[in-house]
Amino acid sequence: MSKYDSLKLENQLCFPLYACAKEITRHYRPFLDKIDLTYTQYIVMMVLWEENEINVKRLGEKLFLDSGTLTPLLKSLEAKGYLTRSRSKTDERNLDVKITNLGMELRDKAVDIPKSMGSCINLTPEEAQVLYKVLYKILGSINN
Amino acid sequence: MSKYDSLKLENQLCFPLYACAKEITRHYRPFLDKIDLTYTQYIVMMVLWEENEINVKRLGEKLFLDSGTLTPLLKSLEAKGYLTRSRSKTDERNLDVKITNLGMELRDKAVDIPKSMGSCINLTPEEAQVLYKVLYKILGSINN
DNA sequence: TATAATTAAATTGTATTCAATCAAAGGAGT
DNA sequence: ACTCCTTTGATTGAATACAATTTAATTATA
Repeated sequence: MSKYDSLKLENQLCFPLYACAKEITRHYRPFLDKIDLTYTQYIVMMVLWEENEINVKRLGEKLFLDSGTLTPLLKSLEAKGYLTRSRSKTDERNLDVKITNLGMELRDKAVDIPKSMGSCINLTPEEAQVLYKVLYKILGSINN
Repeated sequence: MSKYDSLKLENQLCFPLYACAKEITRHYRPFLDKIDLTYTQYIVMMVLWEENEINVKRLGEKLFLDSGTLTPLLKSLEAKGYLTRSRSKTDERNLDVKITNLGMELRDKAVDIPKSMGSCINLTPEEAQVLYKVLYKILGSINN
């Protein structure tokens, strides 16, 4: 019972969150290596598999990433042939990112990854649901 | 209902975990700037405030960080005068990290940070507890 | 219309992260 | 002592992250 108790690692929520995120993305690596993607590249491709086309600003809002992270990453995915980058016709400030056929084909190679990862994390459906809900509550409330 | 549903961002647990961890550590920054620490430096100091002395291997196990991250970070904290680094007398492979008086004094400046951060995240005590429990369950099960 | 303000990406700089490799130290068995 | 193996940090390299600044395009306003 000291005034420093709140500074103990075990009394913090932030630390297990930080450690968990790192450990899980680290466990993605062997699976993602097989399709030559990093985790960040993978979540960008997930957006494109759903949307086909999106500009950098909206992509950044979806993924909580800024242009400093996305610009080089998108160039690298463009170099791999998975997407194209072009200025919007209607507003040249915007950069449109479009998935290519090659990028679309990658989805078939990625489709088993979520299940493989799920088996690494042994949560009950209830635990998974509660975790999901609380995380999105935090994401919703922390934003400003 | 497509076979690609599992690849949707909204159906993933990993993504909100990743985004949440990033957003929260980003919100630590203004508070940590005041005491000239980064988040990673902060969690290292939290360990030292509790333990006074620890070697790099054990520190890495506690924080889920390896020497590639810790070595330059510890050198930087040493340069700030918050800790000392010295080879163990009994086993020269080990590097002992010891907190200094200056490092100990920093704790008083950090003591209000957890409360400030807590007010940024509006979770009920029950939600916080469930989150805590599930995160440590994941950390315990994913390790090998 | 000319200027100011805003917006979107790109760039720059600092600090992580982690895999892979290296070097030094210690230990086991001969 | 000598050799093999393991352990511990340090180093290197690639990829994030994000703050701060810059540049170009667009919009708002006098």
